[in-house]
Amino acid sequence: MVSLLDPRPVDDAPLGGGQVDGRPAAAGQDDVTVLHVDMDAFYAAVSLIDRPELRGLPVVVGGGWRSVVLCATYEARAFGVRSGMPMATARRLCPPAVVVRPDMDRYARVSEAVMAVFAEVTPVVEPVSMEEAFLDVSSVRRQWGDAARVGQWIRDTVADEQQITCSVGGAPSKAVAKMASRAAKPDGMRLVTRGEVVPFLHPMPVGALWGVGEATEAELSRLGLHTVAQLAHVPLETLRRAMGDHAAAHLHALAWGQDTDPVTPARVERSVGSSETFSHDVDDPDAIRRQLLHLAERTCSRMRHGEVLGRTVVLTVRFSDFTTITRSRTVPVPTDVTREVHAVASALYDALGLQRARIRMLGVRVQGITEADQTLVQGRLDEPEHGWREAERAMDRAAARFGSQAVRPASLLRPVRTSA
DNA sequence: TCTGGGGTCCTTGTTCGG
DNA sequence: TCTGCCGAACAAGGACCC
Repeated sequence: MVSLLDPRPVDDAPLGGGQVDGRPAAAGQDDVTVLHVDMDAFYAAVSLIDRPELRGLPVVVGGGWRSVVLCATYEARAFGVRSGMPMATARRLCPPAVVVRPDMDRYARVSEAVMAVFAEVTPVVEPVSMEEAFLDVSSVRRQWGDAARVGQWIRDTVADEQQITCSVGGAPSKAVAKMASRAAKPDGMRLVTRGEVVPFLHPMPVGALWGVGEATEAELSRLGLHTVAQLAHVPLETLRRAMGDHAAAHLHALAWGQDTDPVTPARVERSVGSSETFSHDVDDPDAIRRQLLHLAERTCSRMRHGEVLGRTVVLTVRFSDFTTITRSRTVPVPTDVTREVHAVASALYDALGLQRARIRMLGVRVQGITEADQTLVQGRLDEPEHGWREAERAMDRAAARFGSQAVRPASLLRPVRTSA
């Protein structure tokens, strides 16, 4: 048998049916047009590349006591540790866990290399996050063969080049492909042909559907709907009354595996933002103001780097009791200027009229994003000819050359204590 | 158990101009 | 000039995803 790593066109590399879950691949995979590739325990797996002595041990990737689990190895998951769980809980559930600090730069580099593998198969790749992507393989059959063959080549190549494993789901649509990859985890492949979609979906609990979270699952459970089959057979009108037109139609279609959302290679960002939890709740207005400047700076710096402008500034405030509010304001002229975004965020905060409330987390987000080179920005009459935008771009250049700490607003030279 | 940080999308209510 | 209607834009919040 020819190596599965051989990317030769299919005519030159004769290969029998691909193995799927240890079984020969089903015949008639012509309608498996979408693959979903998902790295297994990605952050943990990448962290273990550099620390092979930790292989086989329960490893948790996360920050300090006030943070949550970013990722856990399958050994740690056996103790009940899950992504998103508070670190304190994870430590309690799994005392022998080795805690590893995240290294986002390293993850980004591995992710880039994995995406490059996908791009060898098809130009129609839609990255969902660092660790997963959808691939439209409807037009690569002539060169690559069927979906099983493509999926297996990806799995082998990623394992070979990056020393991490991934799972592949394939189906006629994104939603089902996504659920198929979840069913294949870890380190497996599951292809669902059009004829298999309904038998695949219907025995599952409703919570397994992509887009059904805790709240929706509880709402469906209240209606006596626990499985996808029950959801599929409930009258649409009943669902509409309970969940609203849009959600009802969406869920009903999903329960029958109907999803026409195409694989979209380039997704335009709709908002850019930054938020941070303080290491201890804060009520000092001065510290809050400095943190807002820090968040505005981080947000706008990313916007300038991405060459986008935005119009609506959203302030998020989370109090010590975890209640969270947002306030927003739309400015007349799109901006990427830290000083302007900070001014709006501060004004929104002041308008809350808080009397030394204890704040847990602050966030600054800018939405209404447009590309800078396609947006007419009218200079203000009171703005100097070379205004703040130019000054901040110069700061960006200095930061790129000498490090992000080299040039900062003076008020940020005093440390702001956060959980990071 | 006690809850991060980055996002997207949807719903509902309000305001405003034609 | 006033009223009602409609759609767009805005604002706030919630659910969901990784």
